[in-house]
Amino acid sequence: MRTKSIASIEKAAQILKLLGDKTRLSMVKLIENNECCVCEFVDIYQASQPSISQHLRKLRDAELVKERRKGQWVFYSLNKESQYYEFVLGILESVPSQDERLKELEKQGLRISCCE
Amino acid sequence: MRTKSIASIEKAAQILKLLGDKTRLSMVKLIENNECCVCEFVDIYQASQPSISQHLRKLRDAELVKERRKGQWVFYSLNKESQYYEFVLGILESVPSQDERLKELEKQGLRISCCE
DNA sequence: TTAATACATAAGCACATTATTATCTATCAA
DNA sequence: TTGATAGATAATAATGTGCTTATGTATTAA
Repeated sequence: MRTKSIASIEKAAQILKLLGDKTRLSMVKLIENNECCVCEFVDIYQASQPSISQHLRKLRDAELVKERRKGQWVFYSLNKESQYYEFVLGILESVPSQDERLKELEKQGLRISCCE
Repeated sequence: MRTKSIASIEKAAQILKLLGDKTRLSMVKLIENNECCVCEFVDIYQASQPSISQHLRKLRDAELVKERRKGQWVFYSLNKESQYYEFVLGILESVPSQDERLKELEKQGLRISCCE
């Protein structure tokens, strides 16, 4: 179903809570237009790898994001097949772009090293 | 400024976190179109009065809701003057109406007893 | 096959969040 | 004025969340 509407208040609250963390919200905004791998998130947020993995797991458990393995790397992107995709997109509309963070990575030559 | 956009990712996450609680989200949705007093929330959510007051305090601290005292009662409503009002409205669009809960209250005669 | 890299996961700890209990203030009705 | 009702707030207890550390698995490159 292509709709922004969420059937239950509980589910809506659950998704909002997931997005109510600045690291997760920024990650989700980032992969709105970009596929990113875990090591990039680690560099961008100056966070430990397990910390990033745990955030991604929550987003994955809620089926908001999907993963794609490519060799050693696992790339994450927004799950366009999610029944909550439109809802998430609607929220992301109001959230400032995080693409600058990726550009910073590229400047440091850290993007290429990681992605194919 | 009349815009759905939020300047910082941190502020967006903070608001989403506030709405990421089913009681608060339901309350905010309810007062999108209705002015409600604390005792009504207590009845609707079968929660303790302090618990409701504390939820309302968080929403008030973030200036998402405003209060209006009327005699013994304090009525809460969405703060249309908030710079985040449009953002919140955009989210509430996707959230199921909670008006049924108020209708239940009315059926039980609990609404009138409380409101003017 | 072995070592290195990328990532996931489990356990434990620190901190944040939520609810409860107790108490306080404000308003109203007798 | 006194008692009752509505609500706020403080202290505390229970629970949840997010981080770190340690370790496990998968893939690649030597």
